Amino acid sequence: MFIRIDLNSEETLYSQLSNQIKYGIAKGYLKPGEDLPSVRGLASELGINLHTVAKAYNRLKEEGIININRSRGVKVSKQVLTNRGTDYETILHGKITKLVSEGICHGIEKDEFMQMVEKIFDGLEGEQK
Amino acid sequence: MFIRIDLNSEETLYSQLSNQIKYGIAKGYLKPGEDLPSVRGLASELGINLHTVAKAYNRLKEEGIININRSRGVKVSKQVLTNRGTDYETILHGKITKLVSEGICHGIEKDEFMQMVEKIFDGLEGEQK
DNA sequence: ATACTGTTATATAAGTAATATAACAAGTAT
DNA sequence: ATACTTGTTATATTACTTATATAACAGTAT
Repeated sequence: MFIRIDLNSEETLYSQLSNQIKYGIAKGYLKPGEDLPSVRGLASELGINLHTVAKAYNRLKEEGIININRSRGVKVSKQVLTNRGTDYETILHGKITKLVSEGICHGIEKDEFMQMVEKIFDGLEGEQK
Repeated sequence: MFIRIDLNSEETLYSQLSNQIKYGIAKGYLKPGEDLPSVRGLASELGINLHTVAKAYNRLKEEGIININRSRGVKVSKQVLTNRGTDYETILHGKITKLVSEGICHGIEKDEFMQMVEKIFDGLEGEQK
């Protein structure tokens, strides 16, 4: 697994986990339909509690990014990367607005921000397939 | 004041507050050097506790966005919009990476994302001066 | 003096995060 | 059939965060 947990981070463990799984999917480390480790498996691999993993998985499920089946386990959604939630644009708009506002407060200019976004996209989107 | 607090939001009150102040600065509602309301004043205007406002203000101070003076009150930093913290790019890079990863998982494409960022920037940056 | 600033100190209530155990229900493997 | 694996549910505990409430303090104005 590519996941690394930082016990000293401000970010909660389950949030680190779900964010890194999103990153893994975007980067292509995890393909649509692919299996994810069991809650117990991943928990023991990372040295954390199974409920913490379960919580991360359930957040991702609510976002439609993974599917959980009581006895078949956890898989990356087959529709991930193509199917978008109905109101995700609104959510994303709010999140970008926050980030751009903060950036402006720190003297980041539009061109710089856009170049950063472009670079990050190129670093991720290439690798999928 | 342009600030609106949502008591039912997932986001904490002090986080809503500091984010909306960042937005206000980016949008030009608040100019560099301008006074912000006193902790008691803003707290009573919003119907929340003065310590909650103080916490939001202190986060913004740690980010270098505002200045707090024990008896002169709170002002928007004069260097805001121009002076950037040393390692802010790194922080921003991480935040954008998270957001782009999530976007990709929801089927958002690069062009769409970039257009969203551009529109948001244009909606904010114009109004300052 | 009075009134205003942010700050500090204390206390309390409610919620969240993370852990630990144990048991359950449904499928798979041998 | 038995054993094992899956996520889920339940209970409990510890620690931390959020938000509130009062009160007092230390400057700085008028």
